[in-house]
Amino acid sequence: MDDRKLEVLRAIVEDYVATQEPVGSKAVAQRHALGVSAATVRNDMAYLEEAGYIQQPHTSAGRIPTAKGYRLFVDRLGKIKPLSSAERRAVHRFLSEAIDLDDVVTRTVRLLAQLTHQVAVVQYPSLNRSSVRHLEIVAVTPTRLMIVMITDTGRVEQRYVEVPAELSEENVLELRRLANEQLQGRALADAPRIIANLASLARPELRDSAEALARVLRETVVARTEERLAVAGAANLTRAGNFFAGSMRPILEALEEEVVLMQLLGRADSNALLTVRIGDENEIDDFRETTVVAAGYGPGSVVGHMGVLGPTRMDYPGTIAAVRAVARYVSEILEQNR
Amino acid sequence: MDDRKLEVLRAIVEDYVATQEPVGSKAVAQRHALGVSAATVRNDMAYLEEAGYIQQPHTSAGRIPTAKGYRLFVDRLGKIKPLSSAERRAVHRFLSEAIDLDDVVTRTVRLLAQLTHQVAVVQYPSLNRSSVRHLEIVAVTPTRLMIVMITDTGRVEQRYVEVPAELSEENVLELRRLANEQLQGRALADAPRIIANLASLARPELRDSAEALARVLRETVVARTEERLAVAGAANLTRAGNFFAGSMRPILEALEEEVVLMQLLGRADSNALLTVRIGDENEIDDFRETTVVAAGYGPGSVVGHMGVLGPTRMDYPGTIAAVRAVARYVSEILEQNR
DNA sequence: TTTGGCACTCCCGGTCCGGGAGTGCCAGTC
DNA sequence: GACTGGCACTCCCGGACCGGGAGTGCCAAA
Repeated sequence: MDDRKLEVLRAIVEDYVATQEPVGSKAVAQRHALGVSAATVRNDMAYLEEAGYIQQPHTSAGRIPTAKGYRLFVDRLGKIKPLSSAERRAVHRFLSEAIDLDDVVTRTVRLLAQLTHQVAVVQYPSLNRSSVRHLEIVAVTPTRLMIVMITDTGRVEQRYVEVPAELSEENVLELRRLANEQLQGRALADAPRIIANLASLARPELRDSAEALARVLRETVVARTEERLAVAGAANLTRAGNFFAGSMRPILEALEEEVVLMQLLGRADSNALLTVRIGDENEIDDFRETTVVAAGYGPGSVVGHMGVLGPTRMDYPGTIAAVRAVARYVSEILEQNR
Repeated sequence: MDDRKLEVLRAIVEDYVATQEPVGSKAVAQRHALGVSAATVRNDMAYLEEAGYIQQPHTSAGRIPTAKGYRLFVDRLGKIKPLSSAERRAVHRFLSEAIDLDDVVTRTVRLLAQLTHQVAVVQYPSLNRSSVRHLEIVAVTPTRLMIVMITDTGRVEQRYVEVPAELSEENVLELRRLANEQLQGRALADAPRIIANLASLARPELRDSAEALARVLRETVVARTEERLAVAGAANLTRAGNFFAGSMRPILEALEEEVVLMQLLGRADSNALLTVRIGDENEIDDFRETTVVAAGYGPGSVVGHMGVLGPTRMDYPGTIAAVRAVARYVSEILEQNR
């Protein structure tokens, strides 16, 4: 594969993304000073089509990139264009004004949508990748406790527990001490087995209450494997040429389905800093025309993912730069708050 | 205005909603046993058009209802058709499985979207219509407190406070006692002035801490006038004939704008149990083709609103019944949890 | 007041057609 | 051997045209 052929591919991708229209040999030859004539470009295009990087919507039309073409573009041709320093500053300022984790997530997702002009999705720090910073237990009524768990990522979960017998103030403190002693600083992934023998460590008269407490903790920590997600920028789906009405529906539906979104953002095991999944590389049928750019974030290790979702014909260099930059800033912020 | 003319209007509304197509005199005469001929119906239609209840998309087409026509239909013609008992049971079961307020709201909004096939919006119980059930203050570090406020509607808000000096455990308890003494059971709407002289009631050495506490409470309670909202069913916007791609964009945008949604759900002062705002009755330009059916909910008094949002050509009797029923069930649930 | 009849209007879908953009191929040139 | 200009060909696209159909408004008669 010739250098010039790559240049032709780049020209096609860039022009097509910019204009949303099939691009012909003449346009390529003229606008991208390749120093060759349209006829030569035509030969290269025939080659690229043969190799599966571009295709013709119909005979005697220009060419548009295939998923394979975009893939090559992303891997070898797209030089990521960093955010302007004005953008950087704006991102930084906007995110650093956040007052708590909810606020960080909300701001992040809006920011991503605005920067990329696509639909943005941000996963809250996953519980099973966080550890316990603090566990608070307070009696709301004598037989009803409220448990508040704060994780090292700033996420706060609260639940109620009904305990079988009235608890004195001292006993509540005792339970709290016990639970914190066992759980503080521990990864939530390890929590289940710690919780399992929590009750056995309690004084006999507190056994039943500790048992109830352990049950609720287990529910909160283990059974609650669902992830929380924030979405913004759905209106960007209607941008000119992004999607036609028919193909929008499954995407709008997916945006309300936690399971699908998590699958798109990236399976837990992926360790790559940033992944781009183009068209059918997302193994979901309705997303054959959709690209997902996703990144992990977190203080040190990855605790969650964020990303944007748009038509395969998107501005890859810009989108990738934006997602990467935002993920970094958010990680920094979480780091500071730790 | 003749009885039969009203029947003709009803027929037009019902047929148009069902078929999404302008309805002609012949169809009305045939399908709705009015006992008169098409020519007679034509005369009535001419009258209804003159009076502004229906209109012709173009000469020699059938008629479609105007906003004014829908209004008359809703006010005088639409007999609300109650949910089937199967639906009632399903609603009841689904909602009663909710484990906390978040869950109630999430389930409610999904349920509404599914029952009505429209976009559903549910406002979390408004803070300034709730009262304080309990206020918890715990020291996370010696100079950092976490405040957890639980309202009578089950909503939980938490915030951190940095206090100027280290606080002993007793002092924390003292602050907590003081805050609860003053605020418990009080309406949050009254809270600002109570908070204002909270510090003056504290013992001298706690003044500064109480001051900081008061400041955060004020922020949480007063400045945080934003409302939380949940949205579901955006994909319903793409239903055949609901909206064309062009008119969808402003609606999708509005769904992410708290201010606009609140305006649509109904201003705080409206005391009506259920309101239907048709087309330009919503005073927002982008919603001239949109109807909002909204209801207040709450244990006893209204603490929040919920509603659905769809094209003016919607199934009014069904939608109204669904919104009303769901609002009632949710109110019941909040009542039970109080 | 209602009805049947009738002329009229206008949309809709189909067909036809010419212009334009783009291609593939070929023969010629450097 | 690679590149280029020329040329015939293909196919989309938008506009014009047209006939059928649905619906209307009006009128005269019951």
